[in-house]
Amino acid sequence: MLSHEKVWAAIDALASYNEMTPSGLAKRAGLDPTTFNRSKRFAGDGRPRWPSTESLAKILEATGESLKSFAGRVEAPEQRPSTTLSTLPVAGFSNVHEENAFDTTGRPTGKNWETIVFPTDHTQNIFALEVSGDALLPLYREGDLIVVAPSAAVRCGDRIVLKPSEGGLAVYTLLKRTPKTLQVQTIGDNPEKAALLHSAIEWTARIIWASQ
Amino acid sequence: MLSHEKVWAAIDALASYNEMTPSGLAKRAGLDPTTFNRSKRFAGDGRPRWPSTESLAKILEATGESLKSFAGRVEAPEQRPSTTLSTLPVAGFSNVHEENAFDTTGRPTGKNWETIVFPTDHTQNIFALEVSGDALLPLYREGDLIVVAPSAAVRCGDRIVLKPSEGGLAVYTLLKRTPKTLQVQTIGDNPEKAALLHSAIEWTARIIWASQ
DNA sequence: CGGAAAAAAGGTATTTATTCCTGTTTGATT
DNA sequence: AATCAAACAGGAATAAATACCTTTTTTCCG
Repeated sequence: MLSHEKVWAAIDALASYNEMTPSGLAKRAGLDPTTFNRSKRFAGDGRPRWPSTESLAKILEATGESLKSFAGRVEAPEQRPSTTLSTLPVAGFSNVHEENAFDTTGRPTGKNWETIVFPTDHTQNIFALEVSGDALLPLYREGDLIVVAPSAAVRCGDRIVLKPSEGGLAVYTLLKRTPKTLQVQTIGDNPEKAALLHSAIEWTARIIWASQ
Repeated sequence: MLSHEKVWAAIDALASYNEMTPSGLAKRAGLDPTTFNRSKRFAGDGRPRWPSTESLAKILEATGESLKSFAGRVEAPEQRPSTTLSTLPVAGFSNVHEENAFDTTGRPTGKNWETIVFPTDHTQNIFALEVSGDALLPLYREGDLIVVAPSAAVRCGDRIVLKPSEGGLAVYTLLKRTPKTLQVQTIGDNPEKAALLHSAIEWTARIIWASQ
């Protein structure tokens, strides 16, 4: 049965299972961080306050949990829910400035990485970066996720994430590849061309998907 | 996943299983008989209206159904397993001008659809559209795929695909939802604002991913 | 241990679901 | 075919959940 107490307990369990607080879970789901505050679970007059079904739908979508699995948390909390969908690493652009965010082959490593639900077969070592700031408008807005595949072939015209030997990650459109340089164009208003020496580039990765 | 459409279908199925109408089920649960009226499933401005979690608790208690069982109604009984490397339907924008490319709920149907490999768990009825022409530059280039989720919640600022009652699909950024209109902005160079009457819109779907 | 950030308490404004109401449609019964 | 009750459409009023906001507490990191 579905009771007020059990549904809130299930929300707490879902948050904990995903290594989040109720506040963090609400944010992940696109809700106000205070939506699931314990102090909001009863109204001022003591009446139980229920989370809305739409809020439940949002947290299930945000964590990749099925309703059946969530129902297991409500009705039989001691039983382990089934595993969630596959995930891939994601970090903010600004969080990967540090040298130890990637290993020498460009794979995400270290503590700056979180995970998001994105069904993937894990054979391409893909990862995602979260856009911060407005530099990449109108193509990528703040909060958008860019999914990149280091192993994917890159052709002229593709959009890429590039790690220079010095400095932070950058996003470009690849114009042309010459023996000594990579000719690229910045993304955003007033795009500028640049020629980057291969020797100044640690790795590049092709952007394959962008969230909207 | 828990979607607006599926939760209402599950309520209808629960009523039918118990040899009741939605009105009868609401009464049995101690709710107003008009609570589950079909005319109340969308607000006047077209926004989906969700039954509350407390109402769900009441109908489950009234019929003796567990949440797990109800979850089975929400997520299809013959549900497909969540696998990687699944596919989703894709068609070119110009190929869906014909009236029979979508059914009345906006789901792809007919012979214009192919499939692409795109990891998805198939519970959101998502599909993809392939961009043709340059109208959506610089955001979407010819050949890009836009993945859309009809069941996903749409918030202001989201990019959407919209099917008007007359004419072909269009892509917009949603600015604001008013009781009579959807205020949108075209995507592409020189974006223009427009206010579309809800009555002139068959369905909208949120764009969730775009290929690069 | 101190400082910064996240989480949470709790209040108010806004948005959204239900209740209440009237009228129409539908289905069952005679 | 007529009648009646149930179901439903749809609008307005009311109740309830979320968003927004400020402040306090807790947690984490250097």
